[in-house]
Amino acid sequence: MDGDRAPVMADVARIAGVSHQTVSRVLNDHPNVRPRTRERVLAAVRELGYRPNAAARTLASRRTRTLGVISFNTTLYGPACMLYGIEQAAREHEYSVTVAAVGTLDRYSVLDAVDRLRDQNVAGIVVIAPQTAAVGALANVPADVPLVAVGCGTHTALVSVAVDNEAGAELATSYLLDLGHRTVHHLVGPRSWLDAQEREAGWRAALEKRGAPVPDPSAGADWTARTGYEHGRRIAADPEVTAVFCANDHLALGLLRALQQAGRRVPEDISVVGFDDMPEAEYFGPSLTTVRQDFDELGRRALRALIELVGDPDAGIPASGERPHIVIPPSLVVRTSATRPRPRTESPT
Amino acid sequence: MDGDRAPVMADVARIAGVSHQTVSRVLNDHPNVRPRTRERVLAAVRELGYRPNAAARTLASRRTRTLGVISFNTTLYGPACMLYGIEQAAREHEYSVTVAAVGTLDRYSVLDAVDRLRDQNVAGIVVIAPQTAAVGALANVPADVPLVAVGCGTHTALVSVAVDNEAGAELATSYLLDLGHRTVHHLVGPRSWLDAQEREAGWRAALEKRGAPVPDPSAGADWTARTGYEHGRRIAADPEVTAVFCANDHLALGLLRALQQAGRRVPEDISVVGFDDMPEAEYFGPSLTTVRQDFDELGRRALRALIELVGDPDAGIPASGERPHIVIPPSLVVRTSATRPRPRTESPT
DNA sequence: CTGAAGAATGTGTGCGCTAACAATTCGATC
DNA sequence: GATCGAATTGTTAGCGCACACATTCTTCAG
Repeated sequence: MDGDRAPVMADVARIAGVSHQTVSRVLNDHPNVRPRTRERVLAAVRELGYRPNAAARTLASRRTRTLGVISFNTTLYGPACMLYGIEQAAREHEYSVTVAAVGTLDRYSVLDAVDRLRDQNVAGIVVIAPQTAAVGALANVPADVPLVAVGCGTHTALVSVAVDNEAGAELATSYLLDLGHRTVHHLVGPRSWLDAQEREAGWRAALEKRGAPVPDPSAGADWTARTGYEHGRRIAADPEVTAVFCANDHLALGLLRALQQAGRRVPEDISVVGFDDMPEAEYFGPSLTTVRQDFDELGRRALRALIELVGDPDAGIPASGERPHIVIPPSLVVRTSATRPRPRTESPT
Repeated sequence: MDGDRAPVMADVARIAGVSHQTVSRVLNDHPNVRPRTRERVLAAVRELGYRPNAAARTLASRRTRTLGVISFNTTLYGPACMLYGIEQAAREHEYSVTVAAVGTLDRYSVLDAVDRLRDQNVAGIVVIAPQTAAVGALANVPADVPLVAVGCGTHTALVSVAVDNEAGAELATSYLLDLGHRTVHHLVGPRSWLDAQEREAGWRAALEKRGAPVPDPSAGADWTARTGYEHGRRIAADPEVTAVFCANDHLALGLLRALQQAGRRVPEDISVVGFDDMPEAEYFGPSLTTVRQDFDELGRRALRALIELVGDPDAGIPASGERPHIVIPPSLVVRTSATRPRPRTESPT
């Protein structure tokens, strides 16, 4: 007596008095099953507590209901949120997701992650790939696995979902300009990131559009508060600066701190605007005016795009060679870290 | 001519001039394969770019090399880090991880997540389950799938890995007491979380051990800065308070902000200590003295524990019924948000 | 040189399921 | 009531691999 092995399809079939194929049909929502038969099968399924074997299913059908997510450092707020959004959406569509984190977004790591995921027979992959190198690498992956990039800028050759970084940066910069600042300085994110590049471009565009002088931006090596702090010390020492747009909120936090330590008041002496609207931004000192991007939504949209691709592999590859880009507009969240500049004290010329 | 179907084991076998079984042996590192044969097989594998089919492997062996992670809100810093640590460690052990995020940690959601993962044939599950209800639910899952809980307190019936919350809280509280504060107030985390409960207990123990009065703690509804801020306004209004230990850094951030708005200086008027040491903590205003827990390491350790369980299912279940708990000691990171209390101004009695 | 132990390899089978096709049943039509 | 077509169900083959076992090849003691 083997007894309590997990029930298989044949067991269900026996109990329901049908063939295993009919059971399969019921389970896969095939048409042409008489309602009464369906009922009997479902009853048997319940009675036995039968659960289909995913491996057998994949083996036979050559399809899985699992999706892969490649992510760089899921520890950052943005990626973490997107991952969350993706998982949620996947669940709604009855997909499960397996993640492959990569330490660095270089060509090799990314390709390796793709391989690991393909070994799992994932039906498709979402890449949270904000760096230039990663996007380049992605062009090399065989086309047999649908791929969607998220948060990777809008200029890639892939199906992509991204927030409109340039628009967001323009929003922030124009806001500061409208407040009366002669110009706006910019604390750039790491330039290897598309987001950083695009935000810088948006900032520059906004300045030029208004004929405002374009100061040399200072570029950070990473997105951390530490880096923001280091650059902040320099910025604090420059009396010309009255407004700074930071490429993200962490950078802004570091900047805020440096400014405060240098005795420069925000927003009275210097206005600061960030980017991301992380949950803590509201509680910085002072609360941070920033550009909000809806990471969650980004993740969800990316997943939806992927599912469409999975269902119809050609959807992403129109004859023209162009790929659809979904762009989500960011919005400005006004809080208290930016205000009108003080009237300039006339300096003797 | 089918041509370019992905190569299968039989193809490799043919090229190498051996049987498919020998190929299997080579691929699975079985003993008793002559080195030269192994070489030939590996060469064939390379030549063909052969990649084993995971589904077939699972089906035939009834084992997978994928692990499940159940996590509540991977958006929080802690869970996100642990997830990252887990994924890293899993990769090192050649496991892949699929995640199941749950919106709430109630019994039903957790059990559902377990089911979803079991449907994937995961070899084992790590639960990032910091809430009481979750741990309770976990007791109900069939023992056929190894389970490790992480960051779930140290008092569960499961194999678990956790930071020593009580010790951490004592560390923080004693530090403040040593600084000369008459007592230490506590901003408790949501009480449905084990971590919150344990930190509160540690705080209380430290106070009692020193014979310090134990003020009524204020309990937050969640871990957010917003909540910290709300409680902070009340705390700011209480002139008796000279030191506050917050159950985590986010709460501390909110508190800091409320204090600042109320015109109370930190640390001169009030000392604040947090818990977690999130990356931003150093850049709060002022930089936050806090209890550091190594989430990454927590994740890694959890995974290692799980792998041991997977290898030897009985390892976690000694006859006594006791389960091994791995406890990681936290450490105090001293920065500038806490200092000695000002000499009390003699108030007329 | 023989034989046995053990190393190295091959053969057959089934994991649990889906897909193609075959067979049956059911209705409705003439 | 015979006939045809569609709806419904069953049958037969694998999917690609690992496991149990059978077989062959080595090696070395006697």
